[in-house]
Amino acid sequence: MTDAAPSTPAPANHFIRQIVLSDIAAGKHGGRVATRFPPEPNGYLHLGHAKSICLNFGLAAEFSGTCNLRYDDTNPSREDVEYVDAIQADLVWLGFRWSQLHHASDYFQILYLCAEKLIALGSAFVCDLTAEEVREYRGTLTQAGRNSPYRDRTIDENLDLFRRMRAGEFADGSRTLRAKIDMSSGNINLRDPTLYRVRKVTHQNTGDAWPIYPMYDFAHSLSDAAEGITHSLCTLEFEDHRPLYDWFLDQLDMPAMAELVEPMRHAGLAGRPGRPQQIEFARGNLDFTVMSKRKLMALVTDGLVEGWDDPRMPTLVGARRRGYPASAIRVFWERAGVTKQNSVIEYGVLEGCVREELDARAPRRMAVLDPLKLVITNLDATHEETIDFPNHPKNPDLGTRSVPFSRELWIERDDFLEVPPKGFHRLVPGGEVRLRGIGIVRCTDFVKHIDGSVTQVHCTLDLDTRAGLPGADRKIKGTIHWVSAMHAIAAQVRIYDRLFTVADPDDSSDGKTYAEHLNADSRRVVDAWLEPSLADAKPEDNVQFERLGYFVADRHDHAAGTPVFNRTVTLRDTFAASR
RNA sequence: UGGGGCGUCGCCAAGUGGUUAAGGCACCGGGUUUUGAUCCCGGCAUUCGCAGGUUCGAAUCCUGCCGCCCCAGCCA
Repeated sequence: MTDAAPSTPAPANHFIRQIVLSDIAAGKHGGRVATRFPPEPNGYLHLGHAKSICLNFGLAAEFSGTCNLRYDDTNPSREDVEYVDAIQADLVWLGFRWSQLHHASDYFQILYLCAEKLIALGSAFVCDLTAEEVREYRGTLTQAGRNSPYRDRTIDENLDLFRRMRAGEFADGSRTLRAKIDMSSGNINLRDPTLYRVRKVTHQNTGDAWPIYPMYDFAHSLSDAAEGITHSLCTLEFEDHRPLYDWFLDQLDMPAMAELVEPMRHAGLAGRPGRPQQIEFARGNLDFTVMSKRKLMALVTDGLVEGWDDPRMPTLVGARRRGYPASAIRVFWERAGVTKQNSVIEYGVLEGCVREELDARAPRRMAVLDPLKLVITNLDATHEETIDFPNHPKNPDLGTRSVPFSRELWIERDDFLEVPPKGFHRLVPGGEVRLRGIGIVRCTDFVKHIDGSVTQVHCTLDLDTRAGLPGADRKIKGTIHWVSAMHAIAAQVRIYDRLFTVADPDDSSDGKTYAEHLNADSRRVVDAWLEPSLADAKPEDNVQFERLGYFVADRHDHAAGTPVFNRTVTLRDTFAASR
């Protein structure tokens, strides 16, 4: 099943959309809307990133603007091309196309020139303090910092030193370029923040061209400006950085900036330089999972899951392999909203979106995951017939398929109970139940193993209730699914459940770490029987196994001869929920 | 003891001085149903962190508390 006709949710209104709306009305940025999604290529994208992606690309789409993909690759020691490639694939899968593809590293030259300009302005200086000394000089949250002893170097000396930093004359950590702002500011980001550090490491995009690398604040603000971004959306923890973001734009006024950017513009590297506005929103958190890159990385490297794309992972590749439609993720974030309030959304909301999308388009099939033999004793041993089943109860466009039926069937073990609980609608000794698409059977007998387990159930089929006959309308409270034993195909089915047992895996007040909150039963593999039409399934096909849930043919392991399905999500089950 | 944010139903979230405080999810009833699914109908905040104040009128304005989140990387 592809995502060819994605559900495009109506844009929900939120404060950022209102800002954009009023900016357009005021003619700000010439009425233009330009956003960007700026991941650092140091890990796989997850559901949290998807919120930012939907926001940035969604706004651009709604207002006929642009949204660029820009790798925030200013720290070569943590980045890798593996992630660069994966991020693009995830974006495409999620259903978004970027207007332009950039790297912050594409701007290293212009950033360097901006730094020289800052020095010339007397607004930046080369500092020889060690990292530890810088920390001491910075002061604390409640105490002002002290000026670096190198703060008053002359412009010429700073220029000379910075050029030599760029030339590779100094060792890692020996010098930095710092902005000259205010060591007594209550906002620690303004206490002469570092602009450049020496780092002689091969960069994933620029190789060994640079021995110095710009810091996030400097690079981000100016990259946004160079690219002509109008609304720079980021998460709440950057609120304190906004004054610094703006400081760079104030120092390096746009006309000056434009001269520098012009050549890049002609090279197709930059947009119309302007004055971007940083706007912060709250991250999207989900319960029963973790979303930090560090922890996801640990799950992978510690072998707690089977990789970044393990179907239990909250990564986009994980969700995809689990069978979540990209459209469900888009609808989910639309539904969750965009605010400045830290919040944790119930995982069930996402599952609800997944069910909605899948209910509409997943073909129905029958499969038995925990088989129990049912024999219809009033049918001939050689009895064999095929029955046409609609693929979808409401959408006839999805067509039909034929399902073989015979005397011996597999039914779900828990659809027969010798001593049923109150309200049990399925098969019981002497009771009746409808076999989906066939008719009503009555249990006449059952066989028990010496250990007490039921091994076989005998029934008689009420021939007057076969489909097409008037008796078929007879009301019966239960309907169960089945698979013809002689025709069934064997498959491996992976039953996935939530990865963690507690809503907040990071809450250590019970003395446990997040790793100790892992659900030991989050992955179960069973040998199942499937109706034969499932032999035609292609990897990533979504189907509903009736009464069980939505399943997807595994993207990597499923093949025609060896079917492998992953459980995406169960069906809602009000009976189970009430017990 | 510094700076920056945020507090509306179990979970999200509208609301921008006069609305019966939207909507979604969840939940609870009822109906339809050859998936205990889907679908449909109905219910679900006299109250907006708390306490004062302004006002004819406050979730919306003011004051004071309380609670939660972020910031002291040469990470992003």
